[in-house]
Order: sequence, then C-alpha cells, then structure tokens
Amino acid sequence: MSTPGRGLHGHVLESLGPAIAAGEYPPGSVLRTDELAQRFDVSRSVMREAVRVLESMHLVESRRRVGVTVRPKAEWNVYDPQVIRWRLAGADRPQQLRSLTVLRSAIEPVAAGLAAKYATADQCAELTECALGMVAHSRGHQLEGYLIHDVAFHRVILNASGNEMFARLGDVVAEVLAGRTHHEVMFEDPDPAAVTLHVQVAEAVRAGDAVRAEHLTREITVGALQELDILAP
Amino acid sequence: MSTPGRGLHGHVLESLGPAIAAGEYPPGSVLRTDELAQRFDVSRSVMREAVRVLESMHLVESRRRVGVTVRPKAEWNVYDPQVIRWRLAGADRPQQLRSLTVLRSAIEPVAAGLAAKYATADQCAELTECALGMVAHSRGHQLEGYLIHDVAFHRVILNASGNEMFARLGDVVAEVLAGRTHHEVMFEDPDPAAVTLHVQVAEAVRAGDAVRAEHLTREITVGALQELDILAP
DNA sequence: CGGGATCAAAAAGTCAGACTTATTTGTCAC
DNA sequence: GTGACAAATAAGTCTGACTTTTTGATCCCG
Repeated sequence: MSTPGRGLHGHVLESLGPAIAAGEYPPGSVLRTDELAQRFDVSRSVMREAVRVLESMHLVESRRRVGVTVRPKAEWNVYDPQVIRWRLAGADRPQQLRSLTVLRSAIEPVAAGLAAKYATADQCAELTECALGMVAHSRGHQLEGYLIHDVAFHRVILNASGNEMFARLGDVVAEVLAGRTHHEVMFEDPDPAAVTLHVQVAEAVRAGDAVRAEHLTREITVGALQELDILAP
Repeated sequence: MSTPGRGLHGHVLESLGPAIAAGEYPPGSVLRTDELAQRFDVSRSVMREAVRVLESMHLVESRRRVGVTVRPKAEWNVYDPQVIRWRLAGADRPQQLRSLTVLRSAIEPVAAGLAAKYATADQCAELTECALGMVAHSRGHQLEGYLIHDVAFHRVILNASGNEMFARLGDVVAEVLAGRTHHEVMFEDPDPAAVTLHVQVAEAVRAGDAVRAEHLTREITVGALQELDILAP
C-alpha cells in the first residue's frame, strides 16, 4: 500500500515478514542468514539488511554463533504499520482486527473531543464534507464510495486532534475500515444510525462541543465493537 | 534502555538516530551514505544497515542518485519505542511527553475497564501489591521506590486488559512516569489523592467493577494532564 | 564423579573493492 | 521551448576474505 518492495531487500521483506507475522516460524525458531540468502537468491549483504529491518521491528533477534531467532509475539513492535499490514494479510487477521478496533474505541472519542477544541475552519468544513459524502453513499450498495468518505472522516478527526500520536493512527483506522468493508460480511448498506452519528459528530466539532463530540464518537466505536461481537458479559 | 548499541550499526544508530529525531537535520536534508560511513568510521555495509533501520522507522528515505533524505516529522513511526526514546532524549522531549500523556489519558481508562473484566487472580494480587508499595513509598522522599511500584502498577493494568496493543504501551508509560520523576520538578512527595486513586483502582479491578475502574483511572490521567498544564479553556 | 579450564567450530559481524542500475541534470539539435 | 540523448552521480548489489563472539565439547585434575 504505502511502501512496496523497493530494492531487493524490500522484496525479501515482503516475503519473509508476512511469514513471520503469520506465525509460520514459532517463537525461538532459528534462521541462518546464509541459508536465507540462498533461499531468496540474494547476496548476504542484502539479506543482512532485511534482517536488520526485521530486528528493528523486534520480530527477530540476531546473535552471534546462534543465528536469527524469532521473538515471541508479545515483543513485536505491533504499532509498526508494516507489521500491522503483514498481520492483517495473514492468519492473525481476526485477532489483529479485534485488537485494533478496541484501540480505536479508546482513541477516537478522545481525539474527537480534542478536535472539537482545536479543529481549524478548514478541517471543520472538510469534516462536514466527508459526513455529507457518507450520507450520499449510504444507500444503494455504494460501499466503496461510502468507505472513502468514512476513512477521510476519521482521518480528519485524528489530525484535527492536534496530537501527533493520534494523527499517526489514521492509516491504522483506514486499514480497519477497509478490512471491514472488503473482507467481513458487508452486503447491506451501512447502518443508518451510524451515518447519522457521523453527521452529528461533525456538527459537534464545528460547534466546539467537546463533550458531545466525544460522547457521539464513543457511540460510533461501540457500534464497531458490537459488529465484532466484542461485548461485556 | 532495552536495546543498547549492539554491533557497529547499532552504535551508529545511537548517534545518528537521536540527531535526526531531535530535528538537527531539517526535513528534506540530504545525507550521503559514503560520507556518513566516513564520518562514523565504518564500512559502507554497516552504514547501509543503519540507514535501512532508519528507513524502516520512516525517519529517512533512500533514493538512487539523490541520497538519504530526512522525512518530515509527520511521517515518522512515532510509536517505535526507539524513536520515542530518541525524541525523549533530545529537544523534542517536552512535546513528546505531552503527546504521550494525552495518549495515556485515552488508553489507560479503557484498559482499566477491560482489566476489571479479564484480570486473573494473580494479576489482581500483583496490582494490590503494587498499590500497597506505592502507599508505602508515598512519604519521605522515597521517589525511586514509588516510581518502581507506579510503573509496575500501570504495566499490570495494561497487560491485564488482554489487548496486545495496550500491553505494548507498558514501556511508553514507564518512560513517561520515569521522565516525570527524573526530569520534571518533583521534589515533593506524590499527591496523596493520586495514591488513593491507585488503591481504589486496584479494588475496583479486583471487584470486577469495570465502570468504576475506568472512571477512577480517568481521574488519575486527568491529574497527569493537569501536571503538564494540558487543560481545556 | 564433578567442576573448571581450554580449545575448536559455527555463525554473525566487518571490511574492501569492483561492478550495476536508476535517476537526475544538462546539453544539443530541432 | 521541447524533445531526445548523454554524462554524472549516488545508491544498490555481489563477492570473497577476514574477525569476533559465543557455544559446547573435551580434557584434565581434584
């Protein structure tokens, strides 16, 4: 999506990264650089660069006389967009989508509250535009058009929060929303209640009503949690 | 803290990474691999590995015939623990601490609510132990002892939430709390109200009262925001 | 039989040099 | 001015030799 396999080492990463992220190599598995270089038909230099990148993501650890060992999932840099993409592309997809949705449910309401305080006039306008776009595509199986505006809406909220950490979650939210539309069962038009909520959030942000924007966004994320059957007994 | 400069390329990273993270090279600055290799007195192979790591963090972009260009801060992988550490070590420290504290204020209350539902008996016991440790070190300038138990407390909450994304923020929270104790003005004993809140959170989690755990934790994070003068007009 | 020192093998780490390739920039003709 | 072509440049790649660390086995001695 953003960083295709640029260069040979990138090509290797796109093959090896998803495999590790999918758990094909159990934690503690040992790989050898030379063997990998042969397998992917690249020089050791290239293979070493790829291993360095995997190491920086905490997916593997390289030690002398031992080799390249796969680290347990609990140590991975799970916020690395590349790792997230790799996990979403493999067997870990369901769990990844669930944990990301819970993350969204924590972040987005707070971000919306901040956006109500700090959003610029341009951002307010863009937000309203997105909400109207969602309304326009909410009926008649225009799921792709709806998705585009939905993603844009949440990106604007996260950016307008003024918090750099929130802003960088835009890509993650985009992946979750896209995943929901493309992979999960989504034959019907989006829930009208959700569409209304987005419009109301845009209004609240424009009005500078932080409490209301946060509350409404929380309702949106609760809906997202319910879609994945993440509920409290 | 966790990954000291292992190997030559790690040594280079520990020097170059903080410099870039501190903004010493404005976005768009162009570095050349050969020149860097000379400057750090390493071979090009080693320098290339270091550049690859910086590239995977989205701190720089390497392009043929151009060189290694520094990317704008908005594109950095700001959730990479290494990047966070580098930024905390440099001129960006205040802004980084603020944005991380806002992040905490979004995540931790939700995590505490989930912990109330999913915490094991062991985790509840550990939580109580941490809270008691905080009480024990809350008076008489035992800041270091207090910090240790404070960090452990929040780690347990994040782990007990059962969400892998939350769990991986333990290190970040530890950095923030340590930073507050060590760098900011912290001559006095911790706020007694905050200590009480931690004890109450432990109780709520043990009792399985998610709403109460979330609400109490929100009070704790509001206090943290106030310490940094992050308030709403 | 146990324990510590020593030694050998294994794999990553490092370096140097030659070569390839893509990209930019400048130039020249049209 | 515009288009094509050529030169310069810096990253990218490969190879081979060498070093260093770590492990694990062996051997000697108590």
